[in-house]
Amino acid sequence: MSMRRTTIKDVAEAAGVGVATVSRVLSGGSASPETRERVLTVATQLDYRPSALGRNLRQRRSGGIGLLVPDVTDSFYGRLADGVLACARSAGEPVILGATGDDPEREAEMVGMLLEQGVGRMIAIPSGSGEIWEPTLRTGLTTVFAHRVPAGRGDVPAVLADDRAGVRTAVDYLTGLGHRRIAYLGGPGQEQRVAAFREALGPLVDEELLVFARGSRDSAYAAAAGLLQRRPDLTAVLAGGNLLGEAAVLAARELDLRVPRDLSLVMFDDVPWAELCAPPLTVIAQPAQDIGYRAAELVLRGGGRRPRGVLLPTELVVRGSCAPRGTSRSPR
Amino acid sequence: MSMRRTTIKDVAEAAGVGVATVSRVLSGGSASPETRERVLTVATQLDYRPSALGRNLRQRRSGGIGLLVPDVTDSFYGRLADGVLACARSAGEPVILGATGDDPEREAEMVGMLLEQGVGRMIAIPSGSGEIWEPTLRTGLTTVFAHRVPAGRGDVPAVLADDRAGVRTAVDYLTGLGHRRIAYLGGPGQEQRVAAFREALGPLVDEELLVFARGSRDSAYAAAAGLLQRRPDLTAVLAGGNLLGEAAVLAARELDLRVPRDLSLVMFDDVPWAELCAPPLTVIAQPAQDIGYRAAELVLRGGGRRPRGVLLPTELVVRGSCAPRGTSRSPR
DNA sequence: AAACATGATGGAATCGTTTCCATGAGCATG
DNA sequence: CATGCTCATGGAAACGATTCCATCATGTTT
Repeated sequence: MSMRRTTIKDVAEAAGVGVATVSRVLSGGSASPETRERVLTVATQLDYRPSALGRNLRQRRSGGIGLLVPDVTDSFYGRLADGVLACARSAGEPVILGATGDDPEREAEMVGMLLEQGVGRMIAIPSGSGEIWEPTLRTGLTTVFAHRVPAGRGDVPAVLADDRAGVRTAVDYLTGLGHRRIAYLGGPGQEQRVAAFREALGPLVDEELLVFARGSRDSAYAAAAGLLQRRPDLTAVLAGGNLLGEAAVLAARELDLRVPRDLSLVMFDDVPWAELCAPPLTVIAQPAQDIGYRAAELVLRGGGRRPRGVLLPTELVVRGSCAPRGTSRSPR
Repeated sequence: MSMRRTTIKDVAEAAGVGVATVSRVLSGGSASPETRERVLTVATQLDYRPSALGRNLRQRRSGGIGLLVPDVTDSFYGRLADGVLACARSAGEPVILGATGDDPEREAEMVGMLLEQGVGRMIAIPSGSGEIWEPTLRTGLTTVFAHRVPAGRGDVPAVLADDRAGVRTAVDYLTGLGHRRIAYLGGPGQEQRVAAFREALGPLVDEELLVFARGSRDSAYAAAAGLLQRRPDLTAVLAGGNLLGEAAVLAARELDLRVPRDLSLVMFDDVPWAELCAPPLTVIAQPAQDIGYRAAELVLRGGGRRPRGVLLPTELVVRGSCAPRGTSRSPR
């Protein structure tokens, strides 16, 4: 019943050559044309597939790519993962996926698992801060960060969207519409964006209008609702991710705030439903798929030191969720 | 610089025992209490992690789970994958992810890759039909299907949502509202649902109102727009997936059909944005995450033959996208 | 013609684990 | 006291590939 896999030895015997020769032929080494031909035909006849297990053990590294994202459920990370998969497929490499939930502890656990698997390359959207990553980066695990970098480390290979420019554009757009009290609704690990927000807003920045949620939907909703209730005077919100944007829309609706009449809203990340929403959401589009693809490229071809990161452009897509500041919101 | 990994041999030497003993202790075999203790302390001191490479090679199977989904970008599959990841994590098993794009060829390619990796278990949302899977199932690759089964095979282990009941409920709901010309907008591999749709609608079924798209957004939109233009007399649509639902909303909007006044819409799969849509979408909720989790459970504990599948309940969530049949739509 | 360079080839070592088997100690039973 | 049984233990053989190295045949140079 359970046929043994055909091994390289079987091929060697059937072709009347040594295993070394088979290996050489199959990995493009030197061999005389006739043996090459013979080995190749025999190999296809026997439907031989080299076992990655054997190879990896010998070369002391598994070819695969580890991919660590906070949450596969989030459309942004889904698209990013899709990009990674596309590139990995074209390179014939398997991708091992792990969800960290933006929890440094789980993240460390997953890294450990990858190490145990002998994975030599990894793409991560880091949640933990710099020190946590320090040991990992020394392990020989070639790592490329995507979407953000560990706090306090700028010198690591990374593929990022140009958050700074995105935030600046959005803020300029809102201030151009007359808004002055603009809130930022952020998620975990968005130091970059917050800094850019502060910078773009300059003297107008109000610390109380910077609020942060953890990764979950509930947390996002709580943060959004809290913000809107606490500060009825704000007239615009910049949501730092599609979960946050969703939460903002929901919270606004719950509080009977009309978008965009009572509240203007810009959301980071363009998702398909942004167009279906009422009103359609103005967003800062990020090339999620490209981020993943480029990160995979980097980590694959990345044997040659090229730590300098990649910065991909963002784009403000104006739809219907922003309006000029009208009469200020009436306190409830 | 590049320190060699600590191997079982190192531990054995440091503890003054043989490698066999270390292996035994670490995998719960028999050993005297004092040696056990000694080995354990030494192992933690040296921060020893057994290499999965060596183990897998020896045992001729890699522990991991292969997961094949049509499209990670689709929220439904994202949630499903999340469920799989959750279960796999609790079992300490890595998950290798592949996107098939609902293309049997790519699917076969990915299966080949998994085999090459020595993966012994896999969860798949199949696109190809039964015969294509025949050889794979014989390979010793323990397979559990999720969300749907290969066409023409009912006898395989699978975790499914109760599509039949879901469709029936939705159709009853629509006919109860007075609708008679109801369309089904389907995706790849939905024979089950179509059959249920036919059955539920009985004599009312109109073959021209059954249209199918391939997996992509574009294809979905084309199918939806085509349907609505071709048959201005239909009053309700059942969309067989969130991509299709999205397309239906978009197409209706483009053709100036008001939902639900001119067109009632029910969508398979509850997604977060269904609530944000204008109007909020009435949906058939499926426990995507559970499907993934249960499938993972099945494929892990699944050594003991238990081919019988699992059927999980669906639920009709009534929101605002359906209305009683009013005056029939006026031809454009 | 002798010496040498070249290139194809196969044997054997290696990677890190598990597992089979033999060994020897300790102890009970005849 | 001899025999047999149980148990902990370590040596060594797998697993399936890659790769070093020695071998041998061929063709080239002096």
